[in-house]
Amino acid sequence: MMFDSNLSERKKQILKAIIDAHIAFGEPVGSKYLAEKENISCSPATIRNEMAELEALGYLEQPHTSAGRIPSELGYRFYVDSLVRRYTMTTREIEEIDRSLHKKLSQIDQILAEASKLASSFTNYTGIAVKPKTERVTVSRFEGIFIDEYNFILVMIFPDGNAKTKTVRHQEVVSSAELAVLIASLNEKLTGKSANEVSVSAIMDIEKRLPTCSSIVSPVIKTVYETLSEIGGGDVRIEGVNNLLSYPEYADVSSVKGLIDMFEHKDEILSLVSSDETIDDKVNVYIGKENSVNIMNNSALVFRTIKRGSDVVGAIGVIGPCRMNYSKVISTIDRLARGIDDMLNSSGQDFGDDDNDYTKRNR
Amino acid sequence: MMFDSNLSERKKQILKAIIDAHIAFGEPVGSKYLAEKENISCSPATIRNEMAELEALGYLEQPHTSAGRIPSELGYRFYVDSLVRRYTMTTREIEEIDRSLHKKLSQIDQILAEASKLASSFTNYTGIAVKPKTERVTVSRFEGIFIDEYNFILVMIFPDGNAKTKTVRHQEVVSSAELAVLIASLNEKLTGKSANEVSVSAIMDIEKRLPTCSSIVSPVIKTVYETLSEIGGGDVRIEGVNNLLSYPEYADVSSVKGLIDMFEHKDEILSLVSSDETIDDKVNVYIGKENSVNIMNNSALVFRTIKRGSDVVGAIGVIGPCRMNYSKVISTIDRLARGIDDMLNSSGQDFGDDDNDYTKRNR
DNA sequence: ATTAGCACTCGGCAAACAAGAGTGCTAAAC
DNA sequence: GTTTAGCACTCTTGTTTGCCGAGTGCTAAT
Repeated sequence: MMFDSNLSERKKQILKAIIDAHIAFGEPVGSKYLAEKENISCSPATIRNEMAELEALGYLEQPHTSAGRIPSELGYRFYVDSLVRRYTMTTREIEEIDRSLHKKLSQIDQILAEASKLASSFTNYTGIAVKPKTERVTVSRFEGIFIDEYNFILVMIFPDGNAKTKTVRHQEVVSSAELAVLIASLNEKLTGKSANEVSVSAIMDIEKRLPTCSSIVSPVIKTVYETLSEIGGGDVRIEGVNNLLSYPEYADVSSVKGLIDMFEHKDEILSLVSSDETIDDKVNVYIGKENSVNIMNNSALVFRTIKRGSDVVGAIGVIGPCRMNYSKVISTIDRLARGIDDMLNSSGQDFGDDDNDYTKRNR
Repeated sequence: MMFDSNLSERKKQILKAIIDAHIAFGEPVGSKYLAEKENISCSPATIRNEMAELEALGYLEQPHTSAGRIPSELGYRFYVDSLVRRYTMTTREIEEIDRSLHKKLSQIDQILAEASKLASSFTNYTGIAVKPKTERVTVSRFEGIFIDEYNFILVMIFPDGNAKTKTVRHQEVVSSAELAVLIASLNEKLTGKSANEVSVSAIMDIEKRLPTCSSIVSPVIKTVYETLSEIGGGDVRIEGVNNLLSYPEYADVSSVKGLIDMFEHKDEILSLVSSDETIDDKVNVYIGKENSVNIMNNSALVFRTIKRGSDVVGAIGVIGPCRMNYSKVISTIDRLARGIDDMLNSSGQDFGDDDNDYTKRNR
């Protein structure tokens, strides 16, 4: 990725200055400004020459003849890859992130929901949190709670220790003993099986064991099936879209429309974030049309995956204009994601005592 | 509410024609158009006179001299209250709503989530679904599922038959027998109590019964407490905002911004929908600034509450421009809400058999 | 290789103008 | 007295015109 060999030191300096200025002010930057404000030791004319070459190389572009230059997507890419210096967070910022993370969060879903809010509020862009699709979801144990003859609660416990309940109401009388048989059968036949591994013969077996109320078996199985697919399905949370509206790149309605479309086409973000190109344990940056999915027309996506053990269980990140404060965003997302990683991989959400050992891991 | 006495028949006819035309085309409507296209049997000049009077009465307004007239909020209000004829849905539309409602929906949360999508897609405006705050949430029964010495699952069953689980991980060893004691104690001390009725003495009582692992009691109670507040908390779902962006009233970014603010200020919608002014069993229409909350600047809110028995458990509706097809929207929301009402109040979500008895009730 | 100077280009802005739509008013017709 | 025709008036919208300024590219001098 480090292809800085082509560019002279001065070109790099100028490119960086242009991008910095453009990120700061959002407007095309001209040679005169660079010569005066940024400390570049040569005249506007020289800078112009360099800029022309940078444009020929594809790092810059001109909105029109006589405006300054703005970075191209390739320019941003180069900037992110080799020029951007890691933003050093103030201790206040670090503390704030740590504190926010320390709120009690039990389920992965809640963590993600909260994470997208955090990502949004810390960066002032739009935060996203993703739970990817996982094909193989299985129940590790079933439990049944008898309510009355017409109602019981089916509890499904998953390998990660989380659980999900479904209330089952039925027409037929089911005794407490029959419920126990049903649950035992489910445990015997369905544990460890994913949604599409449930065989018809297994269902028929269970029905045989419940001669008096065999008709409830198939709806129960159906419920299990639905729950498995539900859990396995991906989910995307988007928070703080209104943050983006303050940025001039989203000033016209059509771009806003594209933005709002994200809400309805969460799938695309899902597939993007969980695609093969994504690198774990590292902040990924997609700029503009780089990604295969083209919802992001003028936008960039910065995210990092979240792992429990070696499984990717989610991702958090932000969406914003290409002209984004990459330095700060990357640092923030990195810290947030690592914090969550470590929370998940520590002993769990133990109550009460305020351990913060997740700051110890990695770096 | 029926204050049509003031207005002559012809004025009403003209007012209705203006609003209809404005709803259809979104532009100010002039006297010439009315005389030609709508069948009003008098000349443009006469219509102009009538329009001037309607404006004086506050039902119409002029964006500027020499544009047509547009309805004022009062005009819309009058229209909705007395002029609008109930849109008669085609059998196809009715069937579609019924079919959509008939998908398996178990939890109230899921119903609402789905309902907002339906409301949005049927009306082409933005759908909202609200679960109001309920102060008194209680657990009717606790169950514990033993996983291992350091983990168990706490199941809380609510009076409506739904359940919620929380995985509790702890440092101390808790045996299966101790868990049973804990659960029995919870059932004895906490059932029927709402979040702020949990007394310290009850907690201490429970701790006494578990001499070997008393330290897990308080975190468990905390979990219960949090779950109760979580369930009791309101929730607002908004779906299909991008529908609105096609309408010219949301053409400039500032209005869109107000729209997006709804996402972050769901509380206000919540309080609006669950306010005292809201009438059950009837479609409520708030136009423009009528409501106390002023998030809706140029927008109207149409919704109806959803009841289980005599309790209001939610509301669904749509948000759109004041210039809204009230006729169709009101009918759609009414049918949707009644459908949901009846689903909730029927025998429950019985599996398999495709009863549609909820169409029988009311009307 | 760098820089100063200058002509050139193009977007943005404002003023000027024409067209069109719709009204309000007055006077005539029913 | 109510309705209608006619006309002047107002105000928005779209188009044209011209000008300003910012920034470039090129050439020639350093």
